Amino acid sequence: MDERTLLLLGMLRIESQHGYQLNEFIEHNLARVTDMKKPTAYALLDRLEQSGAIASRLEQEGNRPPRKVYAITEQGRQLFLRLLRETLSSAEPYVIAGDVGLMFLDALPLDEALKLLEQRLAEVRAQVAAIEKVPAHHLGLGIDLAIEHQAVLLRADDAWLTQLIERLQTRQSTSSTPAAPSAANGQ
Amino acid sequence: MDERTLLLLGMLRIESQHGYQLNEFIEHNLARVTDMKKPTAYALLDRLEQSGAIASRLEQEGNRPPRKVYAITEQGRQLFLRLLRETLSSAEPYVIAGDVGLMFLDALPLDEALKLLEQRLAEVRAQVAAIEKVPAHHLGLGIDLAIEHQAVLLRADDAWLTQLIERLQTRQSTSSTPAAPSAANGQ
DNA sequence: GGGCGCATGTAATGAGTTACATGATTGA
DNA sequence: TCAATCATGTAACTCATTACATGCGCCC
Repeated sequence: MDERTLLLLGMLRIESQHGYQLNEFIEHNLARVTDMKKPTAYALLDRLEQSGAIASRLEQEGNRPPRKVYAITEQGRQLFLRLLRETLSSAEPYVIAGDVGLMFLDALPLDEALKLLEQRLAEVRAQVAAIEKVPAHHLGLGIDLAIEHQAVLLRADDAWLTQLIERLQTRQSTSSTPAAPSAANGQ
Repeated sequence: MDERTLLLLGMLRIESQHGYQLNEFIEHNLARVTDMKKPTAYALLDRLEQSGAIASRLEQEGNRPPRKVYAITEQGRQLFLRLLRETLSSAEPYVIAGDVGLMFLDALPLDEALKLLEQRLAEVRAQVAAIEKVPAHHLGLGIDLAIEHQAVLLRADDAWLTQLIERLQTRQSTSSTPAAPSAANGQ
């Protein structure tokens, strides 16, 4: 929740915007950084306004639906800075969804495990490729940094998975037992 | 939720256990792989039993509280395999909590940003160290694999953060403006 | 006798998602 | 005329967490 609040405040700090605008930007440019959905953003904006971190004024252009344009307040800036300092200074231990699967690799015959891991590898590579062809310097801000970070992790994942598949393949040619190597430590 | 179900089924596939036992093992050995809490596990076991994936029998030892020992059923094995194939073959794009902070690095004076990132780096390194001194081959299963994966990602994070701090430091000596480098792509 | 371990949960709460509602405008 | 875009939300639901309840046995 704090992350989402930080994101909204950070975006409003750069420029006053209405909810739709924020949501569009998030959906089109920040899908890799956050997975916040639209109603969540609207609800958060409401709460932030009630707590005084942001303030809204109604705006209307022609006969279009009225917009609620939010501006960050001084109080909001303080909150923003506090949240920013918190997130930057700490490293939440990440829990990777797919890791549970790895634990039970040996429940499948080796050749099937290999086939599945190769599918996973293909997806990881597709994600790397997708990131790499993003034009860079999206806007003045440090989005690039976040994207770069993602790319680094994805490449590490790629390398490890590739190596894991190789390890499993050598085992395939020697014996004919179920999967899971003896975990020769990475590095 | 699927991950948690997969985990419980996978553990029961190896050995019939009661809830307390499962929870203890998760808390002591799998904290890095999952963050499922006890009441969640109990509730999930309930639901799995109702759906027929597992079956329980009551057991009592002396005057201790009675235990509900769960065993996986044939139906549960099928479910387990389906979930396992799903997780192994796909790569969920991960959303890293701390990445939002990176986006707004330039909202802080460079020297403070550096100080905070160094704190983050220290935490990452502490996590790497903690992982590296885990004894390995926990049990017959592929936990080691999941741990190894974590270690690989953490080391990649370490390297990237270290490099980011360096990049920011050279910028510090040259100019005196706020943070955020031009994101020279990480290899 | 006081606290920890064993073993099960329940109740209240919260955060977030999905699916839906509304209603005008613009382009094919 | 039909669909998409603009712009705001609401309602129902799911998932998970936190805090609490219970009660016996064991060890210091």
